[in-house]
Amino acid sequence: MRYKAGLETRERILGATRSLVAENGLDGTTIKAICQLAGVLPGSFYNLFASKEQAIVTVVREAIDAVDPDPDHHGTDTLQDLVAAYVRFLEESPELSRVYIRIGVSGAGSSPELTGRMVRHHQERVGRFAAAMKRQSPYLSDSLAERRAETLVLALNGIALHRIIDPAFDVAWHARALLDDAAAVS
Amino acid sequence: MRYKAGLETRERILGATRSLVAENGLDGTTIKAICQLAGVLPGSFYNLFASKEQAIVTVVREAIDAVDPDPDHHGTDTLQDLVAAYVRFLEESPELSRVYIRIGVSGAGSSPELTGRMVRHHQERVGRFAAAMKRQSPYLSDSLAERRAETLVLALNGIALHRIIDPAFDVAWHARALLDDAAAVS
DNA sequence: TTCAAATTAGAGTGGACACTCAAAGAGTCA
DNA sequence: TGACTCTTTGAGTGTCCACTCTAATTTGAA
Repeated sequence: MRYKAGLETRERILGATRSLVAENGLDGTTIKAICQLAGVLPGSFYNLFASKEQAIVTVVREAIDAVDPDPDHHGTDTLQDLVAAYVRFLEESPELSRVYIRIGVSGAGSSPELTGRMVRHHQERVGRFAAAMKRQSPYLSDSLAERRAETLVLALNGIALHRIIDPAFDVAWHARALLDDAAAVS
Repeated sequence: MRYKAGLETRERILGATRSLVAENGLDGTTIKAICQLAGVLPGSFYNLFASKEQAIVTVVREAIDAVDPDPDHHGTDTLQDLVAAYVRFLEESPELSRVYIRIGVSGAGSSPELTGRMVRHHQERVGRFAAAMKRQSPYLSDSLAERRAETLVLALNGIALHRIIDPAFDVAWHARALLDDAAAVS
């Protein structure tokens, strides 16, 4: 793949894959549907991607990376910053965030590649939340901060998940509620 | 279906369906696999169930009902009781709870029958949690209690969801952490 | 302009899927 | 026992899936 046309086609295919995974999930996304939406025939798809899974993995990786768009803040973010960034991601990138929730939160199911990436992502995320917590409450033990951070991250995921069922759901309000609860304790 | 043999076969099929949905999710559960696990041939399956979906809906309904095994407590349960009951369900009925989380929490995906049932279940559940909250904090406004209850229920779902990825995950600890946070605020 | 490489077209393949059906077998009554 | 219904058998059906292949077309560097 070196010509301009190929790169454009690749982007159209990834866009179609993104939409379809966001809408229908992993199993509901077929090559035929991707090709129709991208205006491409199967031959072109397989000229650019080795398999359906490769295209999907690319899109999911994209979504997982997008959750944390500015890793440079590492070490300075507050818990509020982290939660706000997540809410912003959910609200400003609806398609990517649906992909993230469907696959990153609910589980990849089959693909070990995705499962591994997902688990690592979760651990890193919990680590960042825990660090922010410790910065705010230095007397918290490491293990307690870690567990509280994990509770918060998973609760946020649960809230984000509900938006797939109810798109009108007020994610920001509920995220703030969680944050306030956590703050009240520490 | 009136003979004893048919009823037994029906139970074996539902058991197999339950295991497979818990393990592989909706799309990963095939008629062939159900029949093999149940020791039955496709003809027998379709003698007892009109479709694959019917068997799955039966199992999911079962799982949703099992989340709240004692509705007679209505009006007397505390928030602690409700959370404890959920944790007990997750720990004592691992298969059913995996079905519940996979379908009831993560979304039915295709079946409108399941989606409707799921949404109603969620609303009822939030209502019960909100009522318990108001009993504990009578000065809470209805709408605030409702929103806080929904936050709690969804956070619990997020935590339960993580058990599908990590079976060793300590659901009870994290559920308690959420509860303590909520209590600290009210 | 030439030409090899990249891209596209689109019919075709094999396999897995949900589901069907006719006939044989078993259960439950009188 | 006879007769009727329920249950099981297991090969078979059509559909949809991911993926392949060859030939035609387009690209862009020399």
